[in-house]
Amino acid sequence: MAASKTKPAAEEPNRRADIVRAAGRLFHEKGYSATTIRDIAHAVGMGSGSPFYHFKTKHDMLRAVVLEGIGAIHQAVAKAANSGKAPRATFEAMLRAHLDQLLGEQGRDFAAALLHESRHLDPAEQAELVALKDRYEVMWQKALRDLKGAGLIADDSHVARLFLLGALNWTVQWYRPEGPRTVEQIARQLASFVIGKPQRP
Amino acid sequence: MAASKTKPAAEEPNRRADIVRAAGRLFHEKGYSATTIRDIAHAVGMGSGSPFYHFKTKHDMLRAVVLEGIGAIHQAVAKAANSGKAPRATFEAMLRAHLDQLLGEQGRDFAAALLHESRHLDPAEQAELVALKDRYEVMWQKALRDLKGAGLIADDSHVARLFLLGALNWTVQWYRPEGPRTVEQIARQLASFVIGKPQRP
DNA sequence: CCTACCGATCGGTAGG
DNA sequence: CCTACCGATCGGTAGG
Repeated sequence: MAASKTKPAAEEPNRRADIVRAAGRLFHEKGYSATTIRDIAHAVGMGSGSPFYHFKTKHDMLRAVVLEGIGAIHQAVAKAANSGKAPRATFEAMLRAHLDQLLGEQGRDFAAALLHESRHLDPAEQAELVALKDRYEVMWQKALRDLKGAGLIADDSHVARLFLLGALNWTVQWYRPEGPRTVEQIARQLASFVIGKPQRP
Repeated sequence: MAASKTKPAAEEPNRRADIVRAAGRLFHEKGYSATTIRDIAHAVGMGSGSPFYHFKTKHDMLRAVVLEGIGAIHQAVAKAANSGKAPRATFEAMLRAHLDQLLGEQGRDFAAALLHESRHLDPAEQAELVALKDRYEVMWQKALRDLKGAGLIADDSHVARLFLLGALNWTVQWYRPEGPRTVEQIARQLASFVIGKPQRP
């Protein structure tokens, strides 16, 4: 019981994780349907049939990618949400955390697959995902309520949250790492867009 | 020359347009890669090889769908932009026009394919599309500049426009026709979100 | 995890 | 615009 299947020794290569990473990148680049098992297999140096040793179907690979995506985003934003700072600083930290996952090298493939390929999951898996997304959005609900309580925004309604998450998630479409703006700057500008200029200028 | 190929008599069915419409719907529902020529052919009551009488490749069908999408949106928003109303009313009318195309029955399949499937175009076609999108965004640039000139918003920067278009385009992900909000209401709420409460409350 | 392979299906073409 | 078909490729399996 010392080294169970769920916690392999750190030095042994985790081929399953390699597959998930490669699948995430390819699903992001070419889309789920246009990515073949052979693409994924060759990306990790396997023969064409070998990924099925780790996953029963291509579908299961998508599921793993998508769950990795929502999990990473949730974790990063939760940490920012619980930092104990004032409402505006907390909000900005949450924006930064979400954008880091969406646009940063670590998470962007998983995040993009989550946002754009999850519709290829079957209904049961979709439902599972919706539940996780709802849990995630609760954190934003609280953040907006706190901003309103501090008099920084006028509207913390459901639709306001959808507009905010839209502006946030749409960055995937136009952000370029080599572009003029850093993730940090985008987070600050979005905070200003939603709240208005910083207090006492 | 009375009835040329580019302007067929109104009563003769336009099979090409039928194909574009069916392709748009299927690309929206299943994605470009997961949609087969046979799907499209059968949706318009043709045999499996017959769409190739109208289009050289599947790729060309996507191009037609995407161009139809950007064309319809541009036309609708341009009309609102040139209505000669005051800045805030013009802005709201533009929001409504954009959302009508994105969420209404007429345009939503084309719009969704434009937003989510155009990456399957090849580089030359992508460039063509980028030019059309740039032309489109100029209208929003002007609208935001006018709002700022009227003192209704503080920020009309490039990134502010991207946030706005993000909130706008993301509606595709959550809007449901049978839901509690009309397109009209969403347009008004987004205007308030960007501008703040209507002047003199 | 590899090699060899299966049945199904794909985009596209030929010949009317 | 249809029918019949082509070569290529797909997800997945068997048997090591």
